[in-house]
Amino acid sequence: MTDNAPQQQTDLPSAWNPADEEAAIYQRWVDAGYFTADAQSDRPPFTIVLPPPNVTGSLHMGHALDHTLMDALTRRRRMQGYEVLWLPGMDHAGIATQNVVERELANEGVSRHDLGRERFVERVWEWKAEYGGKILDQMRRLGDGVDWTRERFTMDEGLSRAVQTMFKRLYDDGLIYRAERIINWCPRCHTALSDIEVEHSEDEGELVSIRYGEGENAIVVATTRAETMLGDTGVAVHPDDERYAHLVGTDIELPLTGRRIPIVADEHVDPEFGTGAVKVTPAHDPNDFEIGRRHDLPMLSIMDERATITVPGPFEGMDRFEARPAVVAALREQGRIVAEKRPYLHAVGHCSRCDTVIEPRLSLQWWVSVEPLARAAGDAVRDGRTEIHPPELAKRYFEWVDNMHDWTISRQLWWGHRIPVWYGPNGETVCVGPDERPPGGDGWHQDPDVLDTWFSSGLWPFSTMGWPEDDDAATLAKFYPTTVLVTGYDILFFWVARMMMFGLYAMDGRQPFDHVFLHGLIRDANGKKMSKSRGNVIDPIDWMDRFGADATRFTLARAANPGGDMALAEEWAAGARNFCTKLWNASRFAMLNGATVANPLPATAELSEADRWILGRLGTVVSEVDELLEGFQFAKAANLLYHFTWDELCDWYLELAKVQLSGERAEGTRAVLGHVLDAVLRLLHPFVPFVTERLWTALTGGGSLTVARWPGRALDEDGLRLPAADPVADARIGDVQKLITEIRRFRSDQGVKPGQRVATRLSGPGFTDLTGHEDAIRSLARLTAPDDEFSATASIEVGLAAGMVHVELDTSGAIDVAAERKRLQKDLAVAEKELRQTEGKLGNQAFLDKAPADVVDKIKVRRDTAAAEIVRINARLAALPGS
RNA sequence: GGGCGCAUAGCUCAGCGGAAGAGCACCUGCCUUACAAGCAGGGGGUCGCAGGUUCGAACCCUGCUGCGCCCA
Repeated sequence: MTDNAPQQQTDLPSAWNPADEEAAIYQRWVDAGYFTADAQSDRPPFTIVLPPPNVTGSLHMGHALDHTLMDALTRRRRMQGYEVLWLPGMDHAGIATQNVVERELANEGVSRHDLGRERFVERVWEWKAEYGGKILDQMRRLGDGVDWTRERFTMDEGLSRAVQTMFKRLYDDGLIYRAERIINWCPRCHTALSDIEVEHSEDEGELVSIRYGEGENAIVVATTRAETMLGDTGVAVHPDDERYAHLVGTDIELPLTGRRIPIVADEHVDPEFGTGAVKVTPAHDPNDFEIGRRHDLPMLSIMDERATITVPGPFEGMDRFEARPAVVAALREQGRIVAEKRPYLHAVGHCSRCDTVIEPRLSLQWWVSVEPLARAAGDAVRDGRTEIHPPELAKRYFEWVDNMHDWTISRQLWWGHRIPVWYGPNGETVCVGPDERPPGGDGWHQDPDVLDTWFSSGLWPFSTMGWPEDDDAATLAKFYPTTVLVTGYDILFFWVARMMMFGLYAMDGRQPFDHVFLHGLIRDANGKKMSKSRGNVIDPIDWMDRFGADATRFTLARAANPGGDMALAEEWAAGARNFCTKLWNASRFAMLNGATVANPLPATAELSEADRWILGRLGTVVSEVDELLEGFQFAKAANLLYHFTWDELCDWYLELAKVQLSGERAEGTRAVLGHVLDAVLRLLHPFVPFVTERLWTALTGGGSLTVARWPGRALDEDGLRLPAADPVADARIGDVQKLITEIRRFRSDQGVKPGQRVATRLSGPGFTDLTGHEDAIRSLARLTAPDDEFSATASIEVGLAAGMVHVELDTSGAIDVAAERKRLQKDLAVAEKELRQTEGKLGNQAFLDKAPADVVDKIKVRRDTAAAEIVRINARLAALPGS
């Protein structure tokens, strides 16, 4: 080793304490600029835009999963030599943020109206400066390798210009329009909501049947919202329904109001449901709205924005839930209640932000005409420009984009991007672009509403890169389209479809991402959805505190099968923590024993079979992990590494290495040990970046794993030169393992203490073949060589690929015959079952005729082996004392 | 009501045509100088039910039952 060579630091603490080191390691990465993307780079780009978390939010387990996967993807690509951009930021969450600040104001005894719009918006900015973006610090703890120099916020000036530009373009193209329609209204947030901001649940309500009219002309209608009858402007029946044919075209008196309303025939009425007649409230129900339109019925609004009844009379001023029983009581008094079903289970829409029951309401709103946009969004996936993983979920995507309703984008809020439309004194409507002066003068005013937050989030993949300005053209040119979007399948519709529509439209048909990877949802240990009301929420910060960021990440990665939900519990995290500890201790052992990465690996001929075996296995694992990660198979890749590290490297190679280190092969062993460990740390780095960074820099003296080369496929070459799998070494080490395991089993059955050395004579053709491994076998099975006094008290036989091995042991005492008989009988039962199964197959002529020859041969070998085992074991049993 | 998905060890899940697997939990013995956050050994499953296809089915097909999700 020359003076200039990187120095190994062997001063590792005896235990890994994540809390002591993670923050400093992260800061070093950021300071070194490893996460900063260079738009001028010659390297091929790899881009992910972070689904922007809500400015009011904090990191929950769903984010932790999402971020772990994105971090794993970007870290691996960075190591492979890509120019990686992972772009962070937040969205302004119109309703949620406004709610938070309004609550704060309420504590001070004022409303936003007291403050006025301008001052209120200032307050929101002040709130954001003070409390917003907590989640960004939590992302640092998790280790997210995002480019902080490019952090964005949807309300920033640049992104606001993007919003205005997009609005103007869509408006000019006739894809944005204003119309009076039924919308989902939240009476608490006082705003319109789009369909996807409404959550449906099966709620208990009531179904009340009301008789309209008298005698032969009476019609019974049923409703779950009795109070809406005040706004009825018709009754509808199916045109073919003979029960009501004579009434169609007549009118009927609407109880409590004295109004007369027509009876109309409409195809959309289901004659099978209830009485086959429905009340029609066009201003308060989307279906009724359509019926009303077809039959030209009046649209009578009966509630204000707080869902309080506005119809003059006894119900005026009542909340809708107060009015409901009041109206029923009044009807009952008139003897008009024919039936009541209570409780009655039915689907009720709730505001996704505050859970208030949605009130369908007729109102004037701005809309995006989604048909052409949605078609393009569907086509991009249909023709393969954007690939959805796992592919089964593409169906759901199509279902959504192919049946999308127009999108209500105006919100009756103050926090958000204000609609850039001005109205003139003579009914003029002017849409203003970002560099245009709005019309001034008397009577002109801007639309008071703001845009749906998703409108600005939909622009995220390119607005964050400078669109539509030119200054940042290099970023956009280099990093758009983004490579992959990672998100939960639950927001496929919310966000993915919106971005697809806007990206394709704004970027001349270029899709916002080449791949969409959808992961599952986080659940608790019993597979139940985590929710505050269930009280089963696990806080990722708590896990990071107690188990470390790496353990938290590894737990999530190990559970992340594509498209599948994942159950989590503390035990899982503890297991991942244990794995990190194992890795730490194994690395410490290697370094304390002089593992080296500076020297080249000895030539194959110089290596032991154990060396060749572990190197071959490493080569296989590297290519498998590479393949799995290429296909977003995070759980399989993480589990493969877990088992290779623990079961093969630690449980076997390290133990075999101990033997080699005290012999002639010490130098080569150090090189192999260092080499394998180096590669394992690199492979694990995307999942557990902190502990691997600490260990790898100590082992190699290198700068940072963040920018170390990936052991698998890299951009410039095929990756680390790893020996191919070595079948001879595999077979030999496999035999060594089997022999050791069998001896251990015998010892355990015989009650020999693990620490006790047992004098043993090894012989037989199988052993002759393993002579080079005698030291290893004696060491791992705790055996000593027989001396002159040797006198075997027990013996076993172990069948290996290389032949039978006779193991004679001096247990210095009587053997437990019962235990030995039990052991042999168990082996016998296994062999007999095997013989039955194989003979069954081989006795079937159809099997011999039709099964492939290699399968038949394999079965024959198994049959022969089993038959021989039975003979051997029976002989052993017969030879036991007392038989 | 329409559509999709899932039923494999006590729990959570892999496996998806040719010998039933993992993690955790469980039992036994061990502080064997990297590691008790560990080591060694072990027990545990007619792969939801009923048919069918096949030489061969946990795996493919049909039906049933039970759960879950999305949409209306």
